[in-house]
Amino acid sequence: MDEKYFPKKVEQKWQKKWVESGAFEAEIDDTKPKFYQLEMLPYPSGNLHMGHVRNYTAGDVVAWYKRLKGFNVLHPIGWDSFGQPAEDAAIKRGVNPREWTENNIVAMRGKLERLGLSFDWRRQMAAHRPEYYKFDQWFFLKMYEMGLAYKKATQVNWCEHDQATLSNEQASGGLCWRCGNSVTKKNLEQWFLKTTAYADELIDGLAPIEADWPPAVVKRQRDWIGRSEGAYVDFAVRVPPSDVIAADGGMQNLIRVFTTRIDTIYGVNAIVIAAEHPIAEEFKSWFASEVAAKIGAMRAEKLKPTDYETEVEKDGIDTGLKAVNPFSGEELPVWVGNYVMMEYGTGAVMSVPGHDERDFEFAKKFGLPIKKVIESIESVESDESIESTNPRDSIDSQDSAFTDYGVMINSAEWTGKSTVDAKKEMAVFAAENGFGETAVTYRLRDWGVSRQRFWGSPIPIIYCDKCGVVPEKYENLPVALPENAPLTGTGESPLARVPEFFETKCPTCDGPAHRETDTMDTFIDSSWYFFRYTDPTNPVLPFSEDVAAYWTPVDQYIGGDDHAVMHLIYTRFWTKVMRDIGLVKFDEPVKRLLTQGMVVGETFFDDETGKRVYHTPENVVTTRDAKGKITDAKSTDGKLLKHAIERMSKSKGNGVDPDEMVEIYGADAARLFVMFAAPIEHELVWNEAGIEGAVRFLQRVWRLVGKWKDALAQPATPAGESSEHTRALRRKTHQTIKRVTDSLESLQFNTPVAALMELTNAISDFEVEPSGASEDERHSVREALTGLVLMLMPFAPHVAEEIYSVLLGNEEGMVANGARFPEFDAGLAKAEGVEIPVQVNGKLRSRITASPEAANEDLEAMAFADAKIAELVAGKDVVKVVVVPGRLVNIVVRG
RNA sequence: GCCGAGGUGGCGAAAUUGGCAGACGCACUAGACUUAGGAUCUAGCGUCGAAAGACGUGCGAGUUCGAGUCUCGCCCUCGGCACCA
Repeated sequence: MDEKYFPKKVEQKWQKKWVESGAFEAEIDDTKPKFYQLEMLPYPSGNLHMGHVRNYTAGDVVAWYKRLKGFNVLHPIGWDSFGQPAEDAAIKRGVNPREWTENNIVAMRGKLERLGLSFDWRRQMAAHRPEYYKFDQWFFLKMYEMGLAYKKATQVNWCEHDQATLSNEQASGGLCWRCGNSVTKKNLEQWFLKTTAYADELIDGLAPIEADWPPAVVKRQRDWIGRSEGAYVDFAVRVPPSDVIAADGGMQNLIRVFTTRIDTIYGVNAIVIAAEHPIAEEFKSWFASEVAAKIGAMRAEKLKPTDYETEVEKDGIDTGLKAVNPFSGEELPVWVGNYVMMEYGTGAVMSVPGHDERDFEFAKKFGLPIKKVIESIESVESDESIESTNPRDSIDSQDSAFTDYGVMINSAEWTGKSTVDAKKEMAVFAAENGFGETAVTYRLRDWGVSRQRFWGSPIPIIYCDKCGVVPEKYENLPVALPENAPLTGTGESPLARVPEFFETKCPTCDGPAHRETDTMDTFIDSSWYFFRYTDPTNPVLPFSEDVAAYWTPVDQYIGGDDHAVMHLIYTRFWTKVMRDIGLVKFDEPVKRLLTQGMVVGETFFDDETGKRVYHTPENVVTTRDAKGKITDAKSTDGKLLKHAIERMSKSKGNGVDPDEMVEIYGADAARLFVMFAAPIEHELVWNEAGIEGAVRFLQRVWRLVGKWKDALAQPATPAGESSEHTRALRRKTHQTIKRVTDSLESLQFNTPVAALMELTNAISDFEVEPSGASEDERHSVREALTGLVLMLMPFAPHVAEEIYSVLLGNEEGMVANGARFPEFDAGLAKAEGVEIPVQVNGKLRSRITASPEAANEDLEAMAFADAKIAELVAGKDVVKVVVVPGRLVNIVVRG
C-alpha cells in the first residue's frame, strides 16, 4: 500500500479487474432476488456533463448498494442515438451521421468507464442500429394492426428554428423543447399513435405508483392528461330571418357544446364557436362579408408563433346565426370567439358570463347580457327565501364571475336545488330528451410521430396506387436507412430525395409503390429501450416475454424531471400497448422514480454582442452580494458582461468537463462530491471548490488504514468484557450502519456521506497506538474500518476495493469476495450513558448523564439534584415536570 | 392569473418527524510543523456581549410544558401551466 493515495493508479487497477472478472455482467439467477436499476439513457453527443455524472453516479450507488445487499442487479446503459444533433453535424460539417454517432459512442463510453460506473456493457443498445430500430418498426406495424397508428392531415407544431415538427408534449408552453424558440402551426399529413385510447388508464395507473414517484411528476402527468367530466349539450341552429333550418339537416343543424357546468345552462347568453368550427365553414357564403373576413383573420392569427408572455385579448364577432337553448327554449346568438379552441371538447362552448371568468370578460367587452343563475349557499341562507328573492337579471355591476358551486336560482324547475345535484340530474335529463349526454374529455391528444428528418427510424408503410396504404411485411424489416441522403435541413423529408429508398413494390399486389419518407419521433426509441436490455440480441422479437418477465418492471429509475410529461408518459403508454400485444404482464414499467435536480453553472455573455464568454478566473471578474449572487461581471479587458445560470456543459463555457475532473481529482472524489454536495432532487449550482473536501476525506481514510493495517493483520476476536472506549467506537460503527442503510433505502445520498465522514472522524479520534492495541481494541477498529469501507463502496468503489483488499491482506476485492453490506446490530448501537438536556420553562439550563433506560422518576430526581437546576428552581412553585425517557426533562415553574 | 415546491450561519446543508437548532463539508481566522505551503495537524467559527447571559430557522399571530417542524394570515423566491369550457 502506497503511503499516499494516488487515485489514478487505484482506479485503473480496479477498472481492469472488474472488466476481467465480468463483475457487473448480470444473468438470470433464481436463487437471488432481482433488482433492475435504470438511469435515463444519454444522447451520444460525445461529451459528458456534470448532469450525467450526477445521474449515473446516483444510479451506480443504488446498484452497488443492492448488490452488496445480495440482489441480482441489472444495471445497463445504452444510447439514444437517433435525432437532430447528428443530422445538424452532417449538414454543418459534412460528416456522415452514422460515423459521427458511432465515434461519439466510443468517446462517451470511455468517459463513463473512467468514472467506474458498474454497467453491464454487453447489454448496451443504440437506437440508430438496424437491429434496434427494426423493432421500432415492428411495434409500429403492431399498432397499425391494432388500430392505434393512423394517419391524418392536421395542424402540427412547427419549430422554424429547428425546421422540425413537434408533438404536443415537445411543444409544451408554446416553446420548442430542444431550442426554446416559439412554435408555429403548419398543415401536414402525419402519423399518430392513439395515446388517447389509454387516457383513462394513464391517469388511473398513477394511483398505485404514486407513493413511489415524485409528486411533481404525478401531478404534471395528471394535468397533462387533463380529464374533465361534464356533458355534451346540443343546441339547434336557426337561420334568421325566416327560421330556416340549415338545408343539410341531420347533425349539421346542431351545435354540440361540451360543458363541465351544465347546472349553469339557464345563464347562457350565447354560443361561442372556434373560428375553425365546421358551422363556420358551412355557413361561409351566408355570412355577412365582415363576418367572413373576421373569421378568416382569426384563423390566420392562430397560426402565428405563440406568445405566452402577453395575454391575448378576447376577440370575436356575432355570426348572425341563432341557437336554441334546449332547456329554456331561449334563442341565443352564435358568436365566433378567439378564446374557443377547436382542438378541445367540441370546439364550441355555451357562454355563461355570470359563472365563468372567460365568458364574463367576453360579455363585458361586447356588451352581452349577464345573468346570474347560481348563488352562494351563504347568501341564500341570509336571504329569507329563494322564491321571494327578486331575481337579479343582470350582474353587470359586478367585476367578476361567481364560479363556485352553490344553489340554483332563475333556473325554472331546477331553482332551489344544489348545483352539485343538479349537475348530475340535468345531464341525465338532457340524455333522456335526446339533446345531450354525459361526457368526459381530455386535454391529452394523440402522439404525432412523423418527422421530416433523416436520422430516425423509417416508418414502415408503403403507398400503392391500387391498394392504398399497405404496411410493410414483418419479414422485410428493418426498412433500413440508406447510406446517403441529401441533408439540407429545409424541413423536407430527406428520404423523399432518395429514389432507391422510396421506390418499391407493393407487398400486396407487387405493383409499383412508394414508401413513407418520414421517420419516427426519437421518443419512440426511448419508450421501450430498457426492455431491450433484458434480451439485447433477440433477432425475431423486441425481447422475449420470459426473459423480460424475470427482470422487468424497472425497480428504480433515475433521471431528469424535464421528461415528466414526454418520455415518462410515452413509456407508460408503450408498456400498456406491449401488455395488450402480450409481451408483458404488468401495466406500469417503473416501480419507483427519482428525478434529480439539474447541475447548473454560471454563464457569461458579452453585453454588446451577446456572445458567450468562457468562464475562467483569468477572463471574468465578478462582484457578488452577501448571498454569493453575482451583482456585476466584467471581462478582464474591461467589457461589461451579462450573466445567467444555465444547465452546465462545456459548450456553454460554464463548467468543467467531468473527464478533466477525473484526471485531476480522481473518479472516486468526483463521485463522492457530486453525491455529497446537495440533496439529489435539488438544483446544484456547480462550485468546484468543494471537491477538495472529498479528496481530503479519501486521503484521510487511506492514512487511517495505513496506520492500522499491520496491527489488524494479527487476529482479534471480541472479548467478553470490553472497555468503554471500544464500546463507544462499536456504538458509532453500528449507528452509522443504521444511518447509511436508512438513507440509501430512502434514496438520500448526501447524508450517508456525512455519516461516513463522522465515522472516519471517530476512528481517527480513537486514541490508541496500533502497535500497543489490545485484541479488543483491534477488533473494534477492524469492525469500524471494514464497515466504513463497505459502506463507502457505492460512492467511491475503486478506493474502497483497494482498502478492502489491504485489510484482507490479499489482492481480492469486494466483488471477488462476494462481500456484503454490514449488518446493523441494535444492541451494539444502543447508547449507554446519554446526555439528557434539562430545561426550565422550555429553556435549556443543564444536562445530566443517565442510562437511556432510566426510569422517569430517576431522571426527574437527577434533574432536581443538579446544582444549577436546584438554584433556578429554588423558591418557585413547580407546576409540572415533563420527562421524555432517554430524551429530555422539562421543569415548569412559576413565581 | 392558476397550480406546485420552498424560505435555517458567509456558502452547500443536517435535525431520529413536536424534544439540545446549525451534524457533515466548503470558505474563513489563529497557532504548530516546515526551506516552502494551495500539504498535514491543533483550536475557533449563528448574532450581540469582556463575561454571565440574551437573542436567533422569511414576517405576524395561535396551539403546546416545549415549534425549524403543527394551525391561521401575510411577504418573498424558484419551478410548472397558458383562455381546457
